[in-house]
This record gives sequence, structure tokens and C-alpha cells, in this order.
Amino acid sequence: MARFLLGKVLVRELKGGLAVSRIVETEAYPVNDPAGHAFRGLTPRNRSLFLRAGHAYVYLCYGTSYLLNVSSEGPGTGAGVLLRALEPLAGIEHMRRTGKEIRLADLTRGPGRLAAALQVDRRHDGMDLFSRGPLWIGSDGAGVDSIGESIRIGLTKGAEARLRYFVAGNAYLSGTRRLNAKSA
DNA sequence: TTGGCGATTGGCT
DNA sequence: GCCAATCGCCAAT
Repeated sequence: MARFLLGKVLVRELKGGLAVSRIVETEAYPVNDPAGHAFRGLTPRNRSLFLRAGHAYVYLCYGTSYLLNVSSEGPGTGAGVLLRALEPLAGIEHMRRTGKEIRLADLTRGPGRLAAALQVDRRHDGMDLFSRGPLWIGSDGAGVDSIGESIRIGLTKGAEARLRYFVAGNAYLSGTRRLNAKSA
């Protein structure tokens, strides 16, 4: 699922109009991953991870940032993919409408920032992202030439697994130079 | 009921 | 590169 989502188009219906972007960086949190929120079983917070593949799991991280994930294994099995970076394509003025001034290069770079730009929060938790609605993932999208891989970012548990995937060379990636090398 | 903690970010150096 | 901010969840009490 983490590889499948790369290059796909993510569409958000905002007040001013559609905000369209391309998924360029993901991280996988598979079944039985100690770093995954589903690891300790189903709870009220993480229930969306156990929905049929393609549903949104949104949670608040560090009390400051919402993070958007896509369930990848359900129904009944908890796993997901974190969206870490997007490439803005259209409706950029709508994404910028919120909050303070932010450079285009930083608008959707990083999991918390992309959720903020798209105004995604807990209200979107549990939504089916593979059917058209306020937030959905299009079936189309330009093909991805080359996929890079690295370890995941910001983990203490399961930190060594190479489960981060990105569109090689894309300008909107969130990792450091080292992690954005094609194989890190 | 409570204390520790986390899939982050932005400001400052 | 370092560090504080900030709050819901959950395991332990």
C-alpha cells in the first residue's frame, strides 16, 4: 500500500474549491509492527486502522499536529500507511488559506504540515478515501519513475526497518539529505 | 484517577 | 542541530 500510494492524486474539497496534490512520501506500519498504533490491539482511538484497506486514520501527535494515515489490511486486521509529504498541484491558494504565511516548499512537506494545509483532523477519521467525498485518493496519477527507500523517521521502536518510501528526487520530501538518497 | 509518552514542528543558534 | 510546546491515549494504580 505504501508503494501503491506514491504518485496517486489526493483531492480535498475545501471551502474555496478543490486542493489537489500528489503523494510523494509514505511510511508503512504493517501488522505486528511495534511502532504501529495497532500493535496493542483495537482501541477507540485506533479503530480506523482495522477498517477495510483505504480508510483514513487521523490522530493528534504531540498535541500539536494531526497525522493522516491510510488503513492497509482490514477489515479486522490493524495496519496502515502514514502520508508524509505531498506535491501541491492545484488549488494551492486554498491550502494556504489557513494559518500564517508559509513557503510553498514547506506547505505539504511533513505529515503534520500536509494535514494542516488540507485542514484534515479527527473529523476525517474513518472516512473511505477510495470513494469520492470531502477527501479522497484518485485512481489515476502519473506513474512513478523511481522509488527510494529508507528507515522511518522519528521512531524509537522498530527504528531499523526500511519502510519509508518516496518518489526519488522529488522537491517536497520531508527527510534529510541522507535519508532522501535513493537507498538509505 | 494519574503519569508518561509520542509516526512533529518551528524558532533559535 | 537542539529543544520546548502541548494534549489525547492508555497502562498502571
